[in-house]
Amino acid sequence: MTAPANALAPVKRTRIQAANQRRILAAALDLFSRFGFRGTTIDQIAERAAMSKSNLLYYFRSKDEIYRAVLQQTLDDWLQPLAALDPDGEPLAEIAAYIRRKVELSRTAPEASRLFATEILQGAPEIKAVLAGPLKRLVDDKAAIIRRWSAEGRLAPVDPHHLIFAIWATTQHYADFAVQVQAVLGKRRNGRQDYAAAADAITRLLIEGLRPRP
Amino acid sequence: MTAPANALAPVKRTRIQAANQRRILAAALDLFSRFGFRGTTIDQIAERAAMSKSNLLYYFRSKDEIYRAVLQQTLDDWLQPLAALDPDGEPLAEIAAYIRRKVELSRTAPEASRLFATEILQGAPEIKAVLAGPLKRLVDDKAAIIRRWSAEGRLAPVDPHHLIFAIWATTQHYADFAVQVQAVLGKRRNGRQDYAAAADAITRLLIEGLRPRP
Amino acid sequence: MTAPANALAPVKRTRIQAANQRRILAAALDLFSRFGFRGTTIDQIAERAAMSKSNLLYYFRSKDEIYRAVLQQTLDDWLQPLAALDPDGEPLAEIAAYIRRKVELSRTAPEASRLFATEILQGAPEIKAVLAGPLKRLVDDKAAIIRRWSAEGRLAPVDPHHLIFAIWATTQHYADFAVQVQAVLGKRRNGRQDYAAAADAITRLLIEGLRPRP
Amino acid sequence: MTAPANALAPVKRTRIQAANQRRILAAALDLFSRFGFRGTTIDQIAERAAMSKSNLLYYFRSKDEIYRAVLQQTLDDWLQPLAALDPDGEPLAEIAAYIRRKVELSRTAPEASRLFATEILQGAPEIKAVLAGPLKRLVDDKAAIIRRWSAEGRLAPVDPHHLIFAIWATTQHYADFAVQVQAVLGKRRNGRQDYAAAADAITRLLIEGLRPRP
DNA sequence: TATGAATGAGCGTTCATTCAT
DNA sequence: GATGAATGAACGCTCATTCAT
Repeated sequence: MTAPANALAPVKRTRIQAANQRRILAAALDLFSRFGFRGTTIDQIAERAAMSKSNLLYYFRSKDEIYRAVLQQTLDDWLQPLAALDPDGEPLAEIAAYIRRKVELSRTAPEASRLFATEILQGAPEIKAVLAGPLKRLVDDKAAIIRRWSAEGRLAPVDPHHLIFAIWATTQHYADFAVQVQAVLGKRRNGRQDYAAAADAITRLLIEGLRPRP
Repeated sequence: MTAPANALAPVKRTRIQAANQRRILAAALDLFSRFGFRGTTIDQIAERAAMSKSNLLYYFRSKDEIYRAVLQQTLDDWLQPLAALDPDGEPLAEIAAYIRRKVELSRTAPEASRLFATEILQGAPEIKAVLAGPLKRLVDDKAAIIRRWSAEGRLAPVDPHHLIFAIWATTQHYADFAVQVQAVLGKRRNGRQDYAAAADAITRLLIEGLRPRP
Repeated sequence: MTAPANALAPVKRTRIQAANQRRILAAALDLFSRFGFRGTTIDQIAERAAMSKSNLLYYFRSKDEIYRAVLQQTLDDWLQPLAALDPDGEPLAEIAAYIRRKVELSRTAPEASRLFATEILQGAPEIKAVLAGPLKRLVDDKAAIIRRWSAEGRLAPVDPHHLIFAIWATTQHYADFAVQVQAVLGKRRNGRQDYAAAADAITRLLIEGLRPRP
Repeated sequence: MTAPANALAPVKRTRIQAANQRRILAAALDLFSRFGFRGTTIDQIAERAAMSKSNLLYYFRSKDEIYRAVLQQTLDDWLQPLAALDPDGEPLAEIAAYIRRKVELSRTAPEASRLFATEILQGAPEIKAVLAGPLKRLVDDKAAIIRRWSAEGRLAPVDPHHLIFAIWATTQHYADFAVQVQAVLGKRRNGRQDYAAAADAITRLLIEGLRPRP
């Protein structure tokens, strides 16, 4: 056996291999994010990636391996908006920009959001370590910044962790619960301006509670 | 068919039937809310309800029927907090109370929250009609109240639908994404005071953005 | 256990018992003749007999027992037409009358015909003994009569067994293969005159081959 | 689905596929013809075809698909004898030859006969369309020929449809009701000469009724 | 690289039957 | 006499995975 598969660090040898892996992961992301792990079959992924099931299993030894690879691949996108929070920026502007980035991500990459939502809802069996490790460190890091901003009087006093949770929740809501949002708003699908309105509303709601008081 | 099963209108005839149906629905809620419809097997439900699979299927004719019964049974709890928003109350106090009720529900009935979260994440195949019907009507109704409050100058101008989404998102977050919250906060589990802190933070954040400005 | 069930010799104790047994057997005949043994469920029989499955199983201990009782009950009707062949009658008239009786039975009791057809097609697991015993004796008996008629010059020489088979086949065809007959004739269902035409055609076809030649 | 299965148009790609499909269909014909659709299990077919149930389902997606494939495959054999009736031949000789072909088929392919018998007995759920379509057209076609023969005085006046039914019934009887024939004749099994005797008797019986009269 | 062939475990469901009342 | 409750075996089918080429 000389299979190339090592999903968590996908060594892309040839052009074909790289392309196939990309197609598999794209198909898998789409399906896993819509139907969950159990609700998705290898056959479906293979069909959507336009290759035979056997060939797919040549690249990834198991369904689980595909799933982990998809999670891994999506993780960076998911963490980036928070990571970009600039400690040297203007607090309110920084937070507003963070909200904007998150809403934008919900619009352009809702599958990623749903993938993690599903994973976490089910107890995060695969990424609990990531949550307690890298994610916690990142959040703690940014929380310290926010706390400093409050201490400096540039931000109203606020529990930074709960603030971050609030931003996550409100922004990801438009990706994870899209069908509910659409149903309640009476729309077929949410367009670009709907997300703009959402970003606007969220920002206005949260920013007032953060504005430093005299 | 001699089976008594008719879950959506659970006419509980005998003691035994009532007890068994309750046990089944409790077990099913627990499992469906964690693993979703596809991720849960009848065997698991039966085992958790401490009865044979055959006996379970004597009470509910199919997995789908159990699922719908669980959804149905949970729906009222889920809608109640918003329904209780009093049009004659003091706006800010009403909204703060609504937030408190929702956080409380996340604490006491996280499975219900996760059940709907999972269902909606996967496209709400079973309750799309409820979302577009009863739920939309309820939300539209309450949105009108909020809009009136704004018009009367008792509340800052705000898009009422997005406000409701924000409240849903922030409060349900503590049920749906509990493991993430715990991981980031570095806790084993969230206690009563954690939820109190959450309610506090959410209220403070949102209420400022809603306070009528001179 | 004091169940009354003894299907092969159904002792009818009370009025209710007799009526229930009759209803069960009627329902079972209808269903077994249409869907076969495997294709019929106890639930269906019970529903059609308008009683609970449990109650049905109070009268007949098993599905098999019902089946045997139905066969037993139908057997006499099935054998009667041949038994009525009169050795002292006029040969051609006797045979014509036999054909008429069989066609009439196909019209009025097609279920019985189909029930035996199905049973025999599947190798007659339940009534092989009847075929090789009582039926064979009856046929041999009547065959001797026919053979005598031929010897006396009152009937063309003919193999009496094959003659009897031919009569069975042609007459029962209209019960057993009714849907095919209807499809080929382009009719929804066969009426009384269709059976009359069939009896006529069969008689004419066979009788000429039986008419004694000078 | 990567499966090759498409039984109704069995494109036999590889050697292995062709061989396996043949084995499956042979096993299925044997079992379906004896026990009907409901009375046959996939497990039985698989065992008789000497392969695992899973592998069988790799070639045919469902039990129904196997059944339809078997019917389809058998249909031509079943229709051929009548189709071969030559409008330009000598009427009595043609009909005698038709009888001979049908009896021969009952001898060499009794499973095919029983398969259709079972299917039709149970209401022809799968092939009703064939009966009302292709079969009806074929029969009507040949009936017209027979009617012409009668009109030309080369055949006694006879209802051609009922004549065809009579031939079907008498000849197929020896396949469909073989166990009864054997039981009544007191034989273990029917040999070649038994079928010859049957063909002889049937021909003699019917042909006299068809001989044109002066 | 890629595919076809094969398998075993498991899933949702049906159904005959048993048990208790 | 009659019913409700319960069960185990089996059935059709799905699906992840392995093997051979």
